[in-house]
Amino acid sequence: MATIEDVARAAGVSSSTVSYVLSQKRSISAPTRRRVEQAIADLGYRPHMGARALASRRTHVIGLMAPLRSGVDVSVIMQFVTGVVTRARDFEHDVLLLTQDDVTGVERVAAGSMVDAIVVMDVEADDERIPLLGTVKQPAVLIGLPRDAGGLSCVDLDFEATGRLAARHLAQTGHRDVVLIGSPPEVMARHTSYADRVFRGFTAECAQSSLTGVVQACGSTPDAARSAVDAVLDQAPDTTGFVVHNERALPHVLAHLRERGRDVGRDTAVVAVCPHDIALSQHVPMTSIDIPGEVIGAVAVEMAMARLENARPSETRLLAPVLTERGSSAQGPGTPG
Amino acid sequence: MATIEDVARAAGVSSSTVSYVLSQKRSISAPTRRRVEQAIADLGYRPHMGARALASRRTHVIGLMAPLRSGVDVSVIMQFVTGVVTRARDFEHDVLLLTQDDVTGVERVAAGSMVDAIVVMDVEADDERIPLLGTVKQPAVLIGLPRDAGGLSCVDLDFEATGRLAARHLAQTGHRDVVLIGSPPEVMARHTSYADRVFRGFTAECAQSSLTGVVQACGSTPDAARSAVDAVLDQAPDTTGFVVHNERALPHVLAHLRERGRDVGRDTAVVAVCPHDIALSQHVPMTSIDIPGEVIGAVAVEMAMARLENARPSETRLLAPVLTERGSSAQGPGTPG
DNA sequence: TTGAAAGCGCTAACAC
DNA sequence: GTGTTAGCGCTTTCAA
Repeated sequence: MATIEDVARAAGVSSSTVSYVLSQKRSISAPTRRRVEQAIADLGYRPHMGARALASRRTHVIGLMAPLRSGVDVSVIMQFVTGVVTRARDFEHDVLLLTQDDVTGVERVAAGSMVDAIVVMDVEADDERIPLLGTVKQPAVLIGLPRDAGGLSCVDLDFEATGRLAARHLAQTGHRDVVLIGSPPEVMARHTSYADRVFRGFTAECAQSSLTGVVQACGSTPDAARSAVDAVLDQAPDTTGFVVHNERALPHVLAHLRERGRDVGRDTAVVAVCPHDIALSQHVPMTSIDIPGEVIGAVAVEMAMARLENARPSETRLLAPVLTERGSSAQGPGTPG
Repeated sequence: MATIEDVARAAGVSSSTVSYVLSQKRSISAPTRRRVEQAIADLGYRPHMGARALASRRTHVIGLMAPLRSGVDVSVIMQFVTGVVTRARDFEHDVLLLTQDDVTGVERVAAGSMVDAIVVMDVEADDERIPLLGTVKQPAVLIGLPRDAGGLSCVDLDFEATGRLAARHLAQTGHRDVVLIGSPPEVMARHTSYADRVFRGFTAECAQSSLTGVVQACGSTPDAARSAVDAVLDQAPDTTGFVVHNERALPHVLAHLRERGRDVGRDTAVVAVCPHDIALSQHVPMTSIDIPGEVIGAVAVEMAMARLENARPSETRLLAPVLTERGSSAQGPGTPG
């Protein structure tokens, strides 16, 4: 492997000149730049990132803590990860992957100066990692909205507005008895931030729009979905509007609604809160509020970079939900036609 | 951040002694060791990984190239990734995530000495990355089985044996007309290695066991699954044995078989080739051949580490498939009962 | 059993 | 506009 000294020698300049050609941190005459670039090309030179990190205190790597096995839907996770990795590359950074259950991971990579910043996915309302993240020297960005961010930056879909928007859509299309089919009971119990927030927005809007709204936790298996739908329909048979915020249960909920004689898109409306592709790959294309995983991941990286470069204060960004009407929502009993 | 010098000073020893306490590369007297360890604890010392990498030429990071958006099923990908990350931690390594479509990624992290080894997922029969991987100084392990590994190590489920095992199971349970519902047409066309190999094993076993076997590509959407099932049933209505090697299509295939009047587990047998959890989360628990993603990922790391430590030659490891009988396979028409 | 010191390859003052 | 040089924090000979 050629070193910066090799390049300098080949170009007949000093190594600092090569360094400055690379970093653009001072002006270089055109001819010198040419010769250096030629030498770099000739030798196939690549800076040694460890040496660079040591000297510059910048690793050009960001840490990403992802929930690799949790009950959270995998395709959503992948979208976040994709967004983070892609945007990181735009900033000439690579991504070091940490798993949620590697508790010492944050400490290790931060104290070991392996990363310039840390992005944390799947943050819960009272996430135990927040105090720790506050102590490390690298800026951290949380994907999610904890009760107390402890001075860290946060980014997420505005799930409360999402819950409200979904309920309002059902209200506006004439439904009066509605339900929110939510996350698995264990996720609900864990007070995962997004589940709580959808819940809050949904119930608030129900109150405001005089809807009869109930909330039903729901596991991800076919049986769990069946039970959830049964529970709702048995206790509130007049329910015509459904909000489903559970990607994995969604197909089973739809299937069981059909089994129970409901015609989704005609006598029953279903609004899904899930990624685009999932909304589109159901039997009936779903009216849905997108969870824009890639965008959120990308924004997280942008926020981390901004903090690195400008030493800007931390901030919280909540992305406004967008509802896209497709086949699955229908006029409810409350309106003509 | 405390440095090794700080620790040395606090312990009243030289920095090399601290280094050796950490690396265990030479014997240290008990009292010295104590004092050093105490100082490390007191100062909360963590070695700077960049400095360590520069001096030792070991980054303690392995690169993982994963297909973040391809048609390959996400949950399978996650399992591989989980296996890699988990096992890497056992070897005190972290994982740098590269995406498939970041073509220059391998070159960048290898030439920049950012990683000690590289694991590549989703390797195709004639993968263009193989020549490149051959030129870098870090050992590479391919997850998959290319036509020509070019001297690189490979690990994968033995998909050919998997195809054979699935067909044999159907043969042994009395089915004579069988079908392999495979990957999406574009995956088939791309000659993704595993798709080809299942195909080969399946057809070979059909020939050997005198089964009438057909192969049907199948997209991942409900409609695609429906069409695939229709195509099979219309052309070969006597088909009673199905092998489904397509996680995303699986639920839709099952649903449509039911719609077409088939009773899976009674008059029709379905053997799935998919991860455990997917086999279990269908309406009918599936007889399946597991794709042991975590294990394969873990083995890939082990192979990479072995090559790093022993400079061992490259090798190929194919994991034997295991078929687990559950509810979805039934006695076929060819046997009594 | 321990220490001194020469790098590892780069960056960023500081000098000209 | 360019060169010199002192580190960055560690590992690993070489010497004792």
